[in-house]
Amino acid sequence: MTGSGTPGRPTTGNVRVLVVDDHQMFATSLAQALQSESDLLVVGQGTSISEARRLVASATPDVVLLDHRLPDGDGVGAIAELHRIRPSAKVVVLTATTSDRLLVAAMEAGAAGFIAKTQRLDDVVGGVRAAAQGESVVSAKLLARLLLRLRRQGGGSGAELTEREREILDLLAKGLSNADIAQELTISVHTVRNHVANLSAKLGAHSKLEVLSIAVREGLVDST
Amino acid sequence: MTGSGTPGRPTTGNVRVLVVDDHQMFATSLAQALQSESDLLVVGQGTSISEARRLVASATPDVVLLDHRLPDGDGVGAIAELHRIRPSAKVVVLTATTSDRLLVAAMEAGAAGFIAKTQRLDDVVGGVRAAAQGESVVSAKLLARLLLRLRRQGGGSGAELTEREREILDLLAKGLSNADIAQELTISVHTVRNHVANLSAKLGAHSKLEVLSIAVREGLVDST
DNA sequence: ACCCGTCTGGTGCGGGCGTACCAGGTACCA
DNA sequence: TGGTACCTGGTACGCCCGCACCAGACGGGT
Repeated sequence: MTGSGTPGRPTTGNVRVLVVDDHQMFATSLAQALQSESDLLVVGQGTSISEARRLVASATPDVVLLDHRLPDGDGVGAIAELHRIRPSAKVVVLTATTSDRLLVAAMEAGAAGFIAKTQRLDDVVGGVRAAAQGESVVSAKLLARLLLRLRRQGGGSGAELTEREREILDLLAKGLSNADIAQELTISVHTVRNHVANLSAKLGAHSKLEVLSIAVREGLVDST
Repeated sequence: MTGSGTPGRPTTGNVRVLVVDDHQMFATSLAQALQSESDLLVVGQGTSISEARRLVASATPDVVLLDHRLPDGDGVGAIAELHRIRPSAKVVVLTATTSDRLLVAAMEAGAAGFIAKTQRLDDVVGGVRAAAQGESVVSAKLLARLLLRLRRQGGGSGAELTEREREILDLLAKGLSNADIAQELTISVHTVRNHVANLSAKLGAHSKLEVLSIAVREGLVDST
C-alpha cells in the first residue's frame, strides 16, 4: 500500500478487513464486532475459498481473516494464491484446532498470523492491527509449544505429507479399507499399504485408526 | 433484525440471552451482535458446561444458545441438567456439524431449537425470539433431511449409544487398539470386541476405522 | 416370576492389517 | 551423471481384527 492511494500515513488509516469463515453466523458476528472498532473497516465477508478469491480482488482488503477449514478446500493452502492475487494483503489464519503442524504450514505458506478461535475477541482485533503494520501474530502459548517441539525433534518437524499421501488420508478418513482405497485409486493394495505405513511413520501413529485420530485432531482432513 | 416482515409480536420485555461456546471469540462476537438487537439482552457468556451451569442459575436467561461441542462435555448432554437448574430457560443448540443423529438427540433432550453454524446470523436472532415464545426452531433443510431419513429407515434411527459404548468410542477416537481399551477399562478384549461390534452395527459401519469416521463426521466424539 | 437390555466373558475361524525389507521406474536437481 | 524423493509393486510373517454364535450376571420393568 505504499503510495497506492494512501500516501505515507504514519500508522492509522482505516484498516480494510475481509472475514472468511464457513460458519456464516460467525463471519457475520465477527464482522459486526470488528466494525465497531473505529480504526477497522470490514470490506467484505465470505464462506469459501472461491469467495475469498473474488473478494480479495474486488474489496482490496489490507488484512484477510481466513478460517482454516473451508468447504471448498484448505484455507492454509489458499494463502499463496491470495497473495498472488493481492500481494499487499496480510493473511491471518483463524483455526478451531490448534496444531503445531498446522501452525508451521500456515507460517510457511506466508501467513502473517495464526490465532486460535478459543482466544479472546481482543486478540483478533490486536492481531488485525499488528498484521496491518507488517508484524507477525502468533499466540504466545502456541509459539512456546512449537519451540518446545522443534527443540525436541531437532527442527525435523518437516513431516510434510506428499500429495498421494494426503489423497490416501482423505479416503482413509471416509472409512475405506486398504482394498477399497486401492480400487478407488486403481493401484495395488501393496502400494496403499506402503503409503499408509509412511503416513503412520510421519504422524507417529501405529495403526490406521491412530492415523485417522491424529489427522482429525490436527485438522489434516475434513471432518465434515 | 431488518425490521421488514417481522410480524407484530407483543414485545412484552427484553429476551434475556446466554451465549455458551468454547470458541470465546465466537461467543463474544455473537453476544455483541445479539446485543445490537433492541429486544434482546445478552446477560452472560461462557465457554464451558460448568460456566453454563453457573450462569443459567445466576444470570436467569430466558434463552440459552448452547454449542454442541464443549471442552468439558457434550452440550446436548447438558440440556436436561440446565433445565433442572432453570426450567423456564429454553435451550437452542448451535452446532458446526449437522448430523441427523445429533438433531434427534438434541430434540429428545428437550432442546427448543437446533441451528447449524453455517446458517445466517438472522436465523439465530429469529431462533432466539421464537424460542422465547415457546416455539421450536429447526432449520427447514435439516428437518427435510431428517424426515427423509426417518421415512427411509422406518424410524429405526434410534441408534442411541449406551454409556459404555460411548466410553469405548472415546478411547477408540484416541487411536487405541482393542487390547489398549481392554487394559484401560480393565475388562477382557472379548468384551471390547463385542462393544465395538455393537457400535459398528448401530452406526452402520463395517470396521473400527469406519466407526471412527462416522463418529467424527456426526460429532459424537471430541475431535480436539 | 419373567423378560429384556446391558455388560461381561468365551471359542473358533478367516481375512485384513502392520511390519520389514526388497526393487524398478520416474522426475528433479546438483 | 549421480543422488534423492516419490510412486509403484512385490514377498513373507505374525498378529489383530471382524464375524458368528455362544452364555452367565445384573438391573429394571410388567
